[in-house]
Amino acid sequence: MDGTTGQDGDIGTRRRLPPRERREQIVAEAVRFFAEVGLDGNTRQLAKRLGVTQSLLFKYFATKEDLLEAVYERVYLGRLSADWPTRMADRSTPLRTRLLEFYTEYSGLIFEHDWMRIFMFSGLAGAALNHRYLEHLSETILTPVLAETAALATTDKQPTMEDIWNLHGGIVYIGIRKHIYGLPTPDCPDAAIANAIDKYLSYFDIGYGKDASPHISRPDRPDDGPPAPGD
Amino acid sequence: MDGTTGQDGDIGTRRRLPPRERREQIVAEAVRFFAEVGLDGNTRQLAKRLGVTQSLLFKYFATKEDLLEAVYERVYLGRLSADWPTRMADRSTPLRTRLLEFYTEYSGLIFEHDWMRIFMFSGLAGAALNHRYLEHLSETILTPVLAETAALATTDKQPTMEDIWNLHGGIVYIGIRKHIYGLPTPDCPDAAIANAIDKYLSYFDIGYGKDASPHISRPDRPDDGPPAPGD
DNA sequence: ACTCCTGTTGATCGGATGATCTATTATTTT
DNA sequence: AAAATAATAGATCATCCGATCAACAGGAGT
Repeated sequence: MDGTTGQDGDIGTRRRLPPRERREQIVAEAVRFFAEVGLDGNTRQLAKRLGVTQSLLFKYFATKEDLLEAVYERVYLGRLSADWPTRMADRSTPLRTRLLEFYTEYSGLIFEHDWMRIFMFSGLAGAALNHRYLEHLSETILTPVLAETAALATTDKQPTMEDIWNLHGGIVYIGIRKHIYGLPTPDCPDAAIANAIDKYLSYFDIGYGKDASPHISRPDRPDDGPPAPGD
Repeated sequence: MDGTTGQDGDIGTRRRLPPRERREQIVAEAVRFFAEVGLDGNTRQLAKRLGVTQSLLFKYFATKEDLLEAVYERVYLGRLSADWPTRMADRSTPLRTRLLEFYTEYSGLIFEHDWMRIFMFSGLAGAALNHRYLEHLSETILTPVLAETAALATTDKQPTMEDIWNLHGGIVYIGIRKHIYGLPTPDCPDAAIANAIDKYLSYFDIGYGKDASPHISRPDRPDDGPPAPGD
């Protein structure tokens, strides 16, 4: 009997799933969906993508707002590693290396289509989570960067928070160009990030010589070298 | 008889307007409205803000899409002055001054609530105008900046387009922080802009000495001075 | 095989939304 | 005063969208 399995055309998709899996599946697809069409995307279209009925969504999320909350949490959570603040304050490593490591890792996490777009959508919508995220980023990462820069900068040219935001914005803008505006960007942003950091450090006359780094003589980057104004 | 004038409570607002003025009024309010609530804002709410009936909107715009097109045009048009490309290429003025003048004027034009938000909304929506605008900006402004920088930079450290985007993004990010994310920013961004430009120029070892500027000895900025590495 | 449990469906409701239409009122123009 | 035109009021249409609910179906346990 070939008709007993109820082959409705959904080949390979099980009908009945354990609630945990189904919820997971819904959130995962919702992230992709809302990232593409915006937070005003309708539940019917999302259900169609999932291959389930629209009413099923409301078995797992009481309201669409609840679903969006789950999407926010999924997207925002784990985007900021807990050990970054301590690593950024670790003066046994050159500041350039610390910045390079942070922004390389960070860009690897956030230069991603779904995150970038949902972050922007929620920012425009004035979502509380967006605001909290940026404040958290500012307090736990950017403020340490300011402190570290101030400790190494020449006394006559002290950095302000605006300088840190400028460094940060210049790097983040790569992701905005790519995922929000759909403009072409380098396949790997690492070189551009390194340039941005070197530009930043050179402005405050911070090179390798000023950093106490006995165990790291040069960064393991074979391409264009770091600025060494005092060299 | 006190009811002959039909005083419905709309004191000071004329009912009947010449079509040109009415259309103008609708577009102006639509810009503010859609900038606030997003492009999915509904026509009834917009009509209420205007103090007119919803059906009147469709006397002036056949569809909501037409209205949005008018909003786009209003917002995008005139945001890029025609003389900037030539001024940016004018080598009788120091590059720092040229950049300073451009970004001061440009930020004065774009660091504005409605523009920033509609630009971002339309960018996320993949509007063709958004893409065209950025390509135009890139071709007429950023490419000249690259050329001017390359002409003055030391031969061993040549700028790439990514460096220009980094400069641009770092500055534009000020407006994004303020109007998209609702974060606090300096009342006047000029100092931050000047810093960003100086950081950029210092990275390529460009100061005043390298620029042929006989008629301008110092910029008329009383605050912190420019970088002069070769001074 | 039978029942029980529950994940899933399909139909549907109430409200919102873009867009249209008619009749009426107000204002400008001739 | 009369004609022309803006705008209103208001109903209405078709559709879409979030949310609800009764009924179905498919797998696990006894």
